[in-house]
Amino acid sequence: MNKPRTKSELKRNQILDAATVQFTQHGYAATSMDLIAKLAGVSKQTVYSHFGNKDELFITAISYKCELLGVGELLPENLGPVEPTLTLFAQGFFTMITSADSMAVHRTCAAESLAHPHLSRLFFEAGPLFVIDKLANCLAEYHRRGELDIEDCRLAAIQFLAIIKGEQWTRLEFNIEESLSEQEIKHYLQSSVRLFVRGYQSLS
Amino acid sequence: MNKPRTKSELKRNQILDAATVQFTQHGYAATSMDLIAKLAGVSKQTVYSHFGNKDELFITAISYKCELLGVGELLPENLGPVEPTLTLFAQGFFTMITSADSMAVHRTCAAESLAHPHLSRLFFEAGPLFVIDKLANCLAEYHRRGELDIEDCRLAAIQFLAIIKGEQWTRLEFNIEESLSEQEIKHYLQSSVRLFVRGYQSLS
DNA sequence: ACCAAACTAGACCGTACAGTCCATTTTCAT
DNA sequence: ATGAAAATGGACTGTACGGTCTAGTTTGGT
Repeated sequence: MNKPRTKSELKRNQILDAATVQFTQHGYAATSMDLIAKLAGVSKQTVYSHFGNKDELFITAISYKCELLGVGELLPENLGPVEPTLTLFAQGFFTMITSADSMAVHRTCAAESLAHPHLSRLFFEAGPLFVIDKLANCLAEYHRRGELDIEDCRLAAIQFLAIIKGEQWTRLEFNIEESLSEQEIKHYLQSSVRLFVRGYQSLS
Repeated sequence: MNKPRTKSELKRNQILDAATVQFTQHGYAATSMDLIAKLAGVSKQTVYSHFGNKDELFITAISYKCELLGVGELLPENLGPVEPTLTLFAQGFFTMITSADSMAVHRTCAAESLAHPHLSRLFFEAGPLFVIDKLANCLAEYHRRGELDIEDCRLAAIQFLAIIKGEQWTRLEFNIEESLSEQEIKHYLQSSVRLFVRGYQSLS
């Protein structure tokens, strides 16, 4: 959160916070401007003077949240041996995408993708596309070293990330009660890294 | 569509059809009962006498659509050689899950998964879970034949299906304009099957 | 101290929608 | 043919919401 210099900026942040929570928790339609104002401890008019209308507030709030969710430093600068490195990355990536916040934003963006295509694109680029590129670069390095035999690194990155999401993510997406245990997930991730490495190992 | 014996059943079907289209196309909140009645060519009261309220109609409509989307016969009874068989299956599966209908239902169920957990579970079981089991059985057969070396077939099935979804599905989920070409998709699917087979090939 | 900008509370408008009511007409089994 | 069941359409209720307006208060720079 940025330093609010003036009281006005403080209010703005309060509004943004409340809006972010409500929009991601309950979606666009089910969130009312009255409630946001109330939760922000602010008058409705103030909301409208900071953000012209519901749409604008929605887009600002979700964009803001997308920034916060930035994948950041999931991959080390200096890459270690393939399998342990990818396993660690897989665990970090999985934890990130299955976090309550990440799921909430994903859900909201996907739900509004028809009404707010600009927004869903924003999420898509800040999330999936960004991490695909990062991983692709990393795989290219392993290819250069001769540790993996990958023809198309971007494609391989997509495959890797897709496997990692696996079933558990879908369970969360659909809000299914029973989910996998820590153990099962760890086992799944390890097994998936092994599949990937075996599938792309150099046959030298 | 079942045979509508009486005029009443016909109306019921018209309502269900209109509701299904609207709910999957525009979501729960953005669909009004008035519009459904109008599109079904039926009075509002008739809608309410067939389905008690909006929720009930929603659940009935989506459940109905889930049935229609049943994966059905994506895998042949008599399994041929591994790679071509899996490739064919991958193409069929991919075509199915990326169809407009399938995407629309998926989107709606996911969006309403908090408000209608029963519904999203229904979709989850009729869709992902169902096809996971089918594929797992198939993989077990290949394992039995010694053509693949798979320890946990269900886990492997999840991995396979996850890879196949890949990036293109996510693009559709977020309604991203640019999507991959037929060629690129075919290449991706083939490459993914190869990765899977190599990762699980018997080392005999 | 002053004043413009920002904030407040709450009334208010128009609209949309879920759901009900009712008087009339249509359907259909006997 | 008849009568009960189902369908019609349109008026109606109540509520919720997005957004505006207003009159008065607080904030903060000079």
